[in-house]
Amino acid sequence: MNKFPIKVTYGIMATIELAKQDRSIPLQAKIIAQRQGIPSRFIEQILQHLKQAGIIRSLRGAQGGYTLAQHPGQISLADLVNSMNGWATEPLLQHGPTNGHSESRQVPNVLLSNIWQQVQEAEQAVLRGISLQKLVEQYETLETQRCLMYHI
Amino acid sequence: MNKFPIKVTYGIMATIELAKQDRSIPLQAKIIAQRQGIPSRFIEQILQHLKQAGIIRSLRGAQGGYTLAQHPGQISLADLVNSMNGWATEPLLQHGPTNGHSESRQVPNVLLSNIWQQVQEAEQAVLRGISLQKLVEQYETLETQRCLMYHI
DNA sequence: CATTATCCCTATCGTTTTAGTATGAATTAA
DNA sequence: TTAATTCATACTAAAACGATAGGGATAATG
Repeated sequence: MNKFPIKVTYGIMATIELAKQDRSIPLQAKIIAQRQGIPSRFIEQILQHLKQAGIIRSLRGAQGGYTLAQHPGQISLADLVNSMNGWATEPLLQHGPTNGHSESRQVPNVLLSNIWQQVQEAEQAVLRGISLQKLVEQYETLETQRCLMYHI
Repeated sequence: MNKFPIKVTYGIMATIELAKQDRSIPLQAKIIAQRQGIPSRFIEQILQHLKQAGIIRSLRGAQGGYTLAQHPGQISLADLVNSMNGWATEPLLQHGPTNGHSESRQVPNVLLSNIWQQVQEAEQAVLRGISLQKLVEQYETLETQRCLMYHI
């Protein structure tokens, strides 16, 4: 099962919609939301983060919307996932009163942060290996299959 | 930084304590909790899951406690992490009223669950490559270094 | 055989994160 | 000038996370 956070899933589906679109014609958030069944005010926020990451561009005002900033072959899934993780409102980490355990947990943290990094790197390697273009191809194959289903 | 869930971190540190212990003498949850600065009622829950997974054994009653079920060289970090993920109280997934979006989200889910699996497998591969024994060695090196720090 | 130490089971609780809604200002094509 | 759109920010409900609480089951020990 797909256990990516829903905002990651939505972000990926939104960029797939943009990739299917003529890049000279901006696509509105509302349309993306309709096509993918995503709450439209929610996809707007996600699109902001994709924009901050330089993956998409926006045009404001009437007839505005979003376009891909790069060719789908140049965008990796790592780019997409990374742009949507760590957007959470940073709670400005409190370096509050030392509680007596902070020392005893330094050793575990050093020990495990090294391993955590290895895990992260392995994940990134997988995601870097998948381009948006490839994803669009797979998506269209699936859509075709789904349509054929209705003819059985 | 170490971003493993705290229960995973605690579980790993607990098994390290058990690995440092003579396997013929059971170690109590309370002692593990003291040595690692973990709430003792919390580590008890974690130890239950390690037991269910067959990684540790328990002895009830006075002078009871926990021992490793296998040699530290035979236990991988994947074993530990997997025994502690997915223990969360399953919210009995509601297959409630089809809300009109369930169909439109099948294609995204098929598309991304495949990728999610690749990511998971990459993570597992890293974790399978690290044994508890190796972890204990690294831990003891770190402890030694920390002690030397006080002599500066 | 009573006491005490320990594991074991389940429920509850406070905080943080996630997922989503709400309100409205800023911008721009028509 | 109006309508359509992005952009910014605040708020909210529900789930997950990180514990804490109470008490039952089991077994060593005196």
